[in-house]
Amino acid sequence: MQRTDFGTMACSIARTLNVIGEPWSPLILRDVWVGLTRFDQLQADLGISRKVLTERLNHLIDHGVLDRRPYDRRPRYEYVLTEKGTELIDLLMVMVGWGDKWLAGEAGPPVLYRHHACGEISSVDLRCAHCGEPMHADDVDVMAGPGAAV
Amino acid sequence: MQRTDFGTMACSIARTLNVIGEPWSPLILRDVWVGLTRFDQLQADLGISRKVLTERLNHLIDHGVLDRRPYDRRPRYEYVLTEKGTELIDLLMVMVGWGDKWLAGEAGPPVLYRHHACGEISSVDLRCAHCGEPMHADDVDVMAGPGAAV
DNA sequence: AATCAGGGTTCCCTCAGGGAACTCCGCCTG
DNA sequence: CAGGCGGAGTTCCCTGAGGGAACCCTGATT
Repeated sequence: MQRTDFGTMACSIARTLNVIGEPWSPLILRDVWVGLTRFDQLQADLGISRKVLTERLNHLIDHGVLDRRPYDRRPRYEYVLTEKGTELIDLLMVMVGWGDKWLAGEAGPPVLYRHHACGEISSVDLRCAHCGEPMHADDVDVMAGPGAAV
Repeated sequence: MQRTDFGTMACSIARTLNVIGEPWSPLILRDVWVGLTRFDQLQADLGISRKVLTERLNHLIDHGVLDRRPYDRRPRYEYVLTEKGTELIDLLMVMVGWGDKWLAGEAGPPVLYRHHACGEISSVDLRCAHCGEPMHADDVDVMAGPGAAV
């Protein structure tokens, strides 16, 4: 956990960081998403310390992003995304889009995504949920909302 | 910086985290985006340690996300988003969408975004860049790409 | 009974974050 | 022109989180 508490700030970015902002958390979600769901799989794939992995998994479970399920009569567990966690994958897909564009270099993107609806290799684009037109940094005005700090 | 180097992993998520994954970095980008562009403004608004703020700003500049510009003949500087940095705001907008939905609670979202194109208070939605249909966690197949690890 | 494998705990060490004080540099004011 | 000011860092110490390796527990399997 970061030393400063982001969860109490009147900012949805800070609050989201309070859930998945710690080092490793997004990578854990990525692995669970693509099917690495067990403790030792995660530990081996990420090279993360077992201690930190335990902490992160518990944190993500506490925040309702992951669910811990037994998959055997022995004490064996797998971690799965909740609905809340599945919607966080949006965030990862946008990170992939940015990383592919700005950081992939000569070799090209390490992973491709094929969209079921059209069958094409594609990437995400941000659209206004209201009118469907593109919605990026310069397309919006920022205004105080009902939950704003006093 | 996280102790483990994410920048060399064959994963655009890890590489993106290597640029903005440290604590505070996304909040610094948010502040710069909404117009808090000076050292003392950032320090006061975030409550971040001056030492860490210096480190973060230099890191973001090194990675081409921010630019440092003098705004006076005295040694005074402001930080502005590069094109690369501006495209990272997409990520923040998705974080806002998720945080507003899952973490805002009774009070409602702390900040609202009005879309220029339609004039409505809105939020972002992820669409396929190819066909324009929704594109979320369950709408894609993940496949190895050209830059995949051997 | 001994072994095995998954899923953690425990321990120690180092280094990053927090906080506060200090520095530097050019303008402004008396 | 000496002293003050304000922005922009830098330095110092202290605490606590991350890394690594070893250890433990539990329910099969042989």
